[in-house]
Amino acid sequence: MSRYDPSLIEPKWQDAWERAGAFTARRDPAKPKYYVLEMFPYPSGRIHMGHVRNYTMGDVVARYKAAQGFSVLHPMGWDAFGMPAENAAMERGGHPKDWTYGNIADMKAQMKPLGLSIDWSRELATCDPEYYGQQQAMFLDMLEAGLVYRKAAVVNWDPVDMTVLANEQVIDGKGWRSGAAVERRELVQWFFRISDYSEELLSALDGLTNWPEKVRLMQANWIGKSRGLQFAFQTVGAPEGFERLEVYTTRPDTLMGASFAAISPDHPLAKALETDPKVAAFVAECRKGGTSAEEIETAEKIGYDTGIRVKHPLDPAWELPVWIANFILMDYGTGAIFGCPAHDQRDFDFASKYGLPIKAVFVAEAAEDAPLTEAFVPMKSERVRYVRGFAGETVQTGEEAVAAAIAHAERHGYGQGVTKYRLRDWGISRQRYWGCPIPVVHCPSCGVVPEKKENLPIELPYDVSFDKPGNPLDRHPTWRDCACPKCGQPAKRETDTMDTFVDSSWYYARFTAPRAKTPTVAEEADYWMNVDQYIGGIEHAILHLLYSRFFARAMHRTGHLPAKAIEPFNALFTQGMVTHEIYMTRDAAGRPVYHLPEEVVRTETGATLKDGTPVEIIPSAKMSKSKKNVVDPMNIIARFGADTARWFVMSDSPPERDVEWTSAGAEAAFKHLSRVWSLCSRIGEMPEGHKGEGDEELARATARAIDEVTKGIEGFAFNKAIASLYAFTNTIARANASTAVMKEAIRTLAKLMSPMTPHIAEEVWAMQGGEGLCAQAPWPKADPALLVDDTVTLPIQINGKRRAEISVPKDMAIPEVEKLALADEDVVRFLAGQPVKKIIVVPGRIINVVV
RNA sequence: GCCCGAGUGGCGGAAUGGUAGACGCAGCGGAUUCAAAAUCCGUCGCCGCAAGGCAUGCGAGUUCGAGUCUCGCCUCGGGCACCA
Repeated sequence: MSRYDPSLIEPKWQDAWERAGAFTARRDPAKPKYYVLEMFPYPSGRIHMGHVRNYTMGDVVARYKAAQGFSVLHPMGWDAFGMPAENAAMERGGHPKDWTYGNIADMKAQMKPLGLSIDWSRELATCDPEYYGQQQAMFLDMLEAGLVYRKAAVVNWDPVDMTVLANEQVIDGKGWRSGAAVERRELVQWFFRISDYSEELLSALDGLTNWPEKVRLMQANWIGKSRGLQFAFQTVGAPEGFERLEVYTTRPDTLMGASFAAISPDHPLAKALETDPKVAAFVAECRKGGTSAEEIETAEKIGYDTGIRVKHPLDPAWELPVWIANFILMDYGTGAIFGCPAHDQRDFDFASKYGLPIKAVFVAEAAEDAPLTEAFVPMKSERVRYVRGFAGETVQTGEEAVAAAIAHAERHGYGQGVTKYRLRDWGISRQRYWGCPIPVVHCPSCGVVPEKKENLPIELPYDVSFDKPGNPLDRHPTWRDCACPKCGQPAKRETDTMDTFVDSSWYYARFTAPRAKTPTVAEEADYWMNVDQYIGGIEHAILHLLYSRFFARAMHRTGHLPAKAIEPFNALFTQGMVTHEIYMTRDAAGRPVYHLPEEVVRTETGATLKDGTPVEIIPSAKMSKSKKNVVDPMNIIARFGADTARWFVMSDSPPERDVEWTSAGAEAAFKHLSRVWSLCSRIGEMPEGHKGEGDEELARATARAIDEVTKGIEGFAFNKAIASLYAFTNTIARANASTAVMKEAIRTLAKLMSPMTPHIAEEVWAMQGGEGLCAQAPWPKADPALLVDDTVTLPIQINGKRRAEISVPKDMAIPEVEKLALADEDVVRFLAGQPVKKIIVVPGRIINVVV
C-alpha cells in the first residue's frame, strides 16, 4: 500500500484538468449557466489564508455547480491599482507597474497549486491598458449622460509634504510621513451622481433576497433616507444675503425644546463671517484634523457664538443664538440645525459645555418634567407624554408627533416636509499616479473637454519618479501636454486618476468578455450576467457593493449592460475574515512599526523580534498588509499539499464567521486525508463479488451522506458538510459490506469530497473505477427511500427537564404516544403520583409533561 | 461618536423555539511495539460516590419549553465615503 503523497498526485491531476480544458467557460445553450465570483484580490505579492479560504469557497461552489450540470464561469483577476504600489516605489525604489506585475506573477504562482477550477484564459488586471482604456470609454459615456460632474470637496492636506493624504495616512490627526498636523482643504474634484439613485438603490434592496440581511440593513442605513422638516429661521444681525437660515430636522416635534441654532464651519454663513479674525481663527481650528467622519465625530465638540440671532418660527419674540459648531456636517441636510439638548446627546453635551438651556419637550408616559442629567432619546415608536408639544396629541409616539409637526408647519406655512438621503455623491478624483487616468483635457479657451474615444486609452507614462511627494503626473515634463480635442489648441491633461473603487465596480461585467474592444459585448453579457454567487469579505458590505450596484445601473444607462444586470449580484455571501495577532514595535519618533508573524519569536511571556527586541502584541484583527499580520499558506501547502489546506480552511469555522488562524488542525486534516487514502487502498484490494454484511446500512449511510453534504454546500455550511464527511468516512471504515456496496460508498465519498479536496478525490475516483474525470462527473443523488427511518426516539421532559426517552414508530398517533410516555418507568418515578396538568407532544420531536 | 455583527466545554464549533455540546483538535485510558513514532479501540462540559444539581458573556422578560424570541448591559470584531 502506497503512502498518501499529495506532491505526486496534485500536479498530475492539475495537468489532467488543464489538458481536458475542464474549467474553460463556454456559452452552452443546452445548459443553464452559473457565474460564481470571488472578490478579486489586491496583488500584494503573497497570498494569505484569507485568500485560500475565499477562493476555496468559490471553488467548492463552482465545482459543485459544474457537477450539477451547469455551464460555469469562474474567473480570476487583479485589483491592481492603488496606493501600496506607489508606497513601495517610494520606500524601495522601482516602479509601481513593475512591482504590481511582479506581484501578480508571484501570486498567481502561489494560487495555481491550490487546484482552483478557474478559467485563467479570462484573467485581467485593472492596471492593464486593455482594461482601464475601456473604463475611460465608459467614463466618457457617463460624462455625456450627465452622470459625472466636478465640484469642490474637502481632502486631507499635509502642509509639509504639500500633498493629499488618504484617511489611512492620517494618524492621530497627523500625516504618516511628515508628522505634520493635517488640515482640511477644498479641491475641485470629479464626482459620480450616485445620489441621483438614492431611492432606487434603497428600494431595490428589497429584491436582493439572497443577500445577507445585515448587508442590506447596512446599505439602507448608509443611504440614510429620512423624512423631516425643512424650514428657514429669520435671522437677526446676519450679513446681507443671510436673512434666512435654512435648517433641516428629523425631529420637528422637539421644536419647542430648541435652545440654539448651529451651522457647520463650512457653511456659507460661516465663510461670510470669516472677515472677523476671531471667527476665522475658530473655523481654522475646526479645519484641523482629517476629513473622516470618525475623526470629526469623536473630536471634542467646540462652538463659537456668532452673536447672530434667529427668531423661533412658533414665537417671533423668542430668539435663539447661532453658533458655529465643529460637529455639524455641511454634507448632510442643509449644514445647519437647531439644537434640542433634551433629546439629542450631542446637543446635550454641547449645551452643557456652553451653558445653553435644556428643556424637555416630552417625558416618559408616567414621568414628571424634571431636570435631565442626559438626553432623553426613546425609540420613535414609543409613546411619550408631550409637555412642550405643539402638534398632535399630548400622549403619542415620536413618529406620530413628527408627522403632526410637519403637518402643522405646512398648514401654517413656515416649513415643508422633505425627504433626504445621507448618501453623498461619489468623489472619484485621486491626486495619485497609480490609477486610471481621467480622460479629460483642460483647454484655456474651451475649458474642460472630454478626450476623443479614438485617443483611448490615455496611458500612464512610465518615466515617472517617486523621489518627491505629490502626484508625479503633475510634474511630468511632457505627459500633460496635448491638443484640445475641440479646438486643437495646446491644452493640459487632467492629472487626477480614478478611485480604485471604480476599477472594481465593473470587473464582474468585464469577465464576460475580457478581451473585447468595447467595455462589454452584449451577447456575452446577456448570457453570463448576473453573477449567480458573489463571495467576499464583510468589510466590503457598503462601499464596494453599493458602488457596484450604482455602476451597473450607470452602465445600463450608457448601453453597456442589459436591464437585467442592474443588480449584478444575485446572491451574496460574506465570509468571515481570517484574523491574526498584530506585532508592533515603535520607531525613534514613537510611530508604530509592524512586523510579519515569521519575523517574530513567541516567548513564554510574550514575543520578541529575532534580535530580542520586545514586541507589543495587539489582539487579533483582520489580516492586512499595513498591519503585516498575515500568514503565509505556502508553508502549509508545501508540507501537506493543497487538499489539506483546502480541507482545513473549510472545516473549522462556519464560513460567515471570522476565524483566528492557528497552525494546529492542519495536521488533523492531513491525517484524515491519509485515512481516506488507506481506506481506498483497502477497498481496492477487496476481491470482486465478495459478500459482506450490513449492505443496507451502508447504502443508507451513503444516501444520508449525499443528502447532508448536498444540503451543507447549498446552504454555505461547508463545516457541516465536512463533519458529515468525517462521519461517513468512519462509517465506511467500520463497515464490512459487500465489495460492490463498499466501492459505491467510497466512490460517492470521493465525489462528495471533490469540491473541497479535488486532487485526492480524483485519485480515489480513478482507483475505484469511476468513469472519466471526477471533476466532470455528475453529482450523486440520494435515494429518498433510504433516507427515512421507521422509528423515532422521543425525549420526555417533565416541566421542561429531560427525564426519559422512548422509541416509537414514526407515525404513531399522539394519544398512543401520550399513553406510552406516561407508562414509562422513569416517568412514573419522577411523577411520584403527582397529577398531570398537561401533556404536550410535538410529533417526531419531544414530549413535555407538565405537573 | 454613529451603523452592523459576534459571544456555547481546554480549543474550533453543532443544535426548523423541542434531548445543549454533532464532527474535529487537544487531553486521559487501553491495544499494537523490545521501545518509540505512526495506527487502532475506548473515554472526555463542570460539581457530586451516587441520586442529582449547575451550565450557551451578564441581568430581566415571553413560553409547557429559550443557545435560539423581546428589552437593558458588557466584551470583542467590521464599516464610517482617499486602505483595498
